Amino acid sequence: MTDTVTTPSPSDATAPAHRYNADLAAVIEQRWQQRWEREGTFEAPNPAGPMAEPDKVAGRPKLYVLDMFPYPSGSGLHVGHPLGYIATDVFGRFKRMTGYNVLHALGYDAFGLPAEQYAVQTGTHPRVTTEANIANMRRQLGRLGLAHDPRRSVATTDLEFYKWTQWIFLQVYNSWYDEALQKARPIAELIAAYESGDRLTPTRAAWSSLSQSEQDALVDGLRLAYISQAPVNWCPGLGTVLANEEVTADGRSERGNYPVHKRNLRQWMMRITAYSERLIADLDRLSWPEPIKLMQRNWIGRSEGAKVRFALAGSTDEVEVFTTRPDTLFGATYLVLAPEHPLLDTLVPGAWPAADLPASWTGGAATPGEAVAAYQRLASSKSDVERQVDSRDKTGVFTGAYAVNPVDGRALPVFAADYVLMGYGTGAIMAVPAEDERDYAFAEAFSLPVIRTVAPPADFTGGAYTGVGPAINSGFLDGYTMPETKRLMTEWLVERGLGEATVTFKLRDWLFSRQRYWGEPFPIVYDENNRALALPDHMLPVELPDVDDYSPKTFAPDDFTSAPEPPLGRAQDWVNVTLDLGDGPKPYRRETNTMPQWAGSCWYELRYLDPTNTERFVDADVERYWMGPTSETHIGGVDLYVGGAEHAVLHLLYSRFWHKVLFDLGHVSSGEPFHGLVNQGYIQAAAFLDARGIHVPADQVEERDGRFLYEGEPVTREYGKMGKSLKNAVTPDDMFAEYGADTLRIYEMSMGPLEVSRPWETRAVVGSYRFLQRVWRMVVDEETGAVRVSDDAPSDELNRLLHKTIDGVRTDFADLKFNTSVAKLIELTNAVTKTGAPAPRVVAEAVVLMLAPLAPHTAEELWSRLGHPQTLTYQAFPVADAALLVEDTVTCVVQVGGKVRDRIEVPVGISEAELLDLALATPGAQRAVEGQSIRTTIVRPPRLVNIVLV
RNA sequence: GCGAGAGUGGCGGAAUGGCAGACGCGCUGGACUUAGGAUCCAGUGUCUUCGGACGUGAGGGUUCAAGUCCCUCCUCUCGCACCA
Repeated sequence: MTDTVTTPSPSDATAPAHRYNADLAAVIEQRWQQRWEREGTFEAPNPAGPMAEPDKVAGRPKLYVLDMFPYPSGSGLHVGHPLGYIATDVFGRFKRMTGYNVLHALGYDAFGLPAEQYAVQTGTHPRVTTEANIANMRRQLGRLGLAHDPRRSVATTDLEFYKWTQWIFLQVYNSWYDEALQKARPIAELIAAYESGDRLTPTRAAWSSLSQSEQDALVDGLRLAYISQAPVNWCPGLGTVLANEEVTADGRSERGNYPVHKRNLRQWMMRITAYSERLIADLDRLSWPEPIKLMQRNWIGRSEGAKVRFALAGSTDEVEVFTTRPDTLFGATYLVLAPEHPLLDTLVPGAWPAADLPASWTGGAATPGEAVAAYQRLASSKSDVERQVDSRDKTGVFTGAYAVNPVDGRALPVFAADYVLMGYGTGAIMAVPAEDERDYAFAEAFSLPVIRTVAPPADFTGGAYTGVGPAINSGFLDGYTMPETKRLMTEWLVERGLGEATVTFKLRDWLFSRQRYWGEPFPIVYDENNRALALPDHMLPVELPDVDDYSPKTFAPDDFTSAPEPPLGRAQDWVNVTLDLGDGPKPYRRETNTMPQWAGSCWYELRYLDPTNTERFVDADVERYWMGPTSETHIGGVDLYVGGAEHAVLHLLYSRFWHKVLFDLGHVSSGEPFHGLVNQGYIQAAAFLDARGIHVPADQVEERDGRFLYEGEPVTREYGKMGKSLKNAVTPDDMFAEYGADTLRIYEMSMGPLEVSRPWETRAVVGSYRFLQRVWRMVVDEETGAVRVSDDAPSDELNRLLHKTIDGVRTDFADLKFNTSVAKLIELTNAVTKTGAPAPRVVAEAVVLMLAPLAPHTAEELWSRLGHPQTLTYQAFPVADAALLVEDTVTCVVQVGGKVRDRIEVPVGISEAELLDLALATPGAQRAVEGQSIRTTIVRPPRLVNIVLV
């Protein structure tokens, strides 16, 4: 393709001296960026604190517009990265011109795997590479002229930032979730309740009678941040454990694509599950795209159902199952426990209950104990990938035990099978093959009975029937509908103490520790008894120590016997400390895990508000001003948050959780972090593959007669995300050199709707460039550089178009429809050009002001040349004259049989009868009707007449 | 398999149920030029007997009127994937 960037030809002898080109754009852009910085043009006033400017806050509406902040990666930006930043900038600039106090800033998400991996690759300390990367990104983004408040650009790696990340961690750690009040409360209140007896210990023993470790165990078991020994995602290739959200569906790490295996490890967890109900319910109060809400709902996975307890034959033990279909209890023909279910240790009898059991049930083992143990070994050896591949083939083994169906006393064989997951519900199910496809498949494989309890429709062909229908074979439930049977059966169970209605969630607690160097240290130490202790606030921050060897300890990707080794464990001088935690100086060991990258991004939007505050993470008044609820029904949060959809169940879920904890503890007034959300699309680009299927540099591919050639050889085209791996990246620096930043901004905004992904095409950028050249020429004489607008009033026609454009552009900006706003401005500019006369000043000034959010440097320059010394940042955006939006005459379409046959210019106030007469008389209508009889006419004055023939 | 979204010229894309293709790229022709890969102007859905006919993934339907609403199907993208 001829996407190669060519150098402009400023030395062109014949080009006018004052034409708008890349060189002139560069001069203008630099001039205005320096002036904006010098004058602090985009510094947003706070209502309180060091950035307080009460007189600027008073009487103005506010807008908090936010971008998902970037990782400062080493490879620099391509033109896809700034799409969202430009969009929020245009919106923010527009809102400033309509009187809003706008907060817009950009920081850096600088901890985490990418930064660390880059540092390891280059053999340089992550702090050095991170700072260099941030500097490079600041330079690239700086050239775009984004209207950010530079004072608020924080990085998560700043000591003054992660001090507060650690502080928030301690807030979470020192909290528990009060189920009765449905909110987080300080741990101190829990202990006080135990001490006073207001809250009973599980064993009903007096609090004071418990030992220190018993008290710790009880309290730690309720903390919102806690240490657990549980199966977690261990990734030897990365040398760290990962959260569920960071593992792909085929059991690999999202970063690096290494295999991940479940392993029992001692790790920090966050009790996000406590908030499941509120995280689902409050989605309804957010202005988010429905697909993202749906993804969160699905991820949290709320299911209403019942717990049912089955007695085990010949035992006092019972099996508790969760089911969403208590109505089908009469159809339960067996039970299944997950292979990891603890009851398997006790319920398995010493011998098979019968001699003639099928081999599929026993697995050929001599005793149930052997059979179950063998199956457990098999199941635990399976990786998630294998479990995935085998997902349709049902495997399992009979435990030798029987349970009793409480509704009719039937004996139900109890199986262990890996299609039941320990982590969901109770890790045990009642199997109803007639009404569940998985149970049906298992029943087929193990020759288990099928009892239908829901009458299927006549055309039903067999297998499991999961639809609705009247109950059959169900004793006292027969004939009732499904909702009724669910309710009646649950009531029946509750009356007999056999079960109760319950709600279950798919969401699991959040694995919060990583075996990495480049992250926030935990503000936790361990005493000689290995008791975890939170550091007091005044000991924060716990500074990340400088070490020589910061690389992670990684292993062969499939070496699942390996165990994580945090790099900080090697910094023994740092790990072993003597501290006075209130009872005199004592030796302690520091926690050597670090926090995941998500930690900083869980609250950075709060720090932008008050970045220099040393007393609090954010001043309460400042937070309330920018993010507080604006009405009874408004829950609060950032007004507009723009970023990619890939964070739907990661960052956007974690940050909601932290924010709700802060809200419960009274630290913020907003109940949600992000009230408005828009997902921008990705910029894709053509990539080219040679005969071997290897990507070749896209900028060196030529197009000839519809075929693509690289070094003379044919290559095939595909489309993908822009980037290094597809060798199709186009950098903003190239665009700055060729056209200037304003052209790039206009082009990115005009390509299509913000939410939609679209392919980049370098050769199309010139269209935006030409548009800016035309606007420039409208104000500046290309030959002399003199301003060439006239003081004449615009023609009536032009004036009407101007006001129509103002009206449309305003609406489009407000709705983030930047592509159509650009089109409208081009139309108006072309109309002015077409008159051939100098532009009337009122029109030129309005065009410049409307252009300002999109192409701020060019607009500022023209505004200044038009004689306005002040920046136009706070100049009022043009307002349409409503009187001019109503036209005197309009074009009326004359249809015959729904097809357009003619057009007539008519006054807007024309009557139905008059319009119909005019329409019938048109040549087009005459021709089309021609002797045929008219059945009816539809007249919609003044725009349409439809003549319907018989 | 389940869920969500999308299919409009050569390309990116516009169209409160009421003139399909705004605007841009590309292409064609012209102007200015030593030159054009600069800039400007004009044209550009397909077919046409110049009346018009056809045209928004396919097929039905509702309507005076459908890109838009309803039904069936096809294709693509994204998300989830034994969650009982």
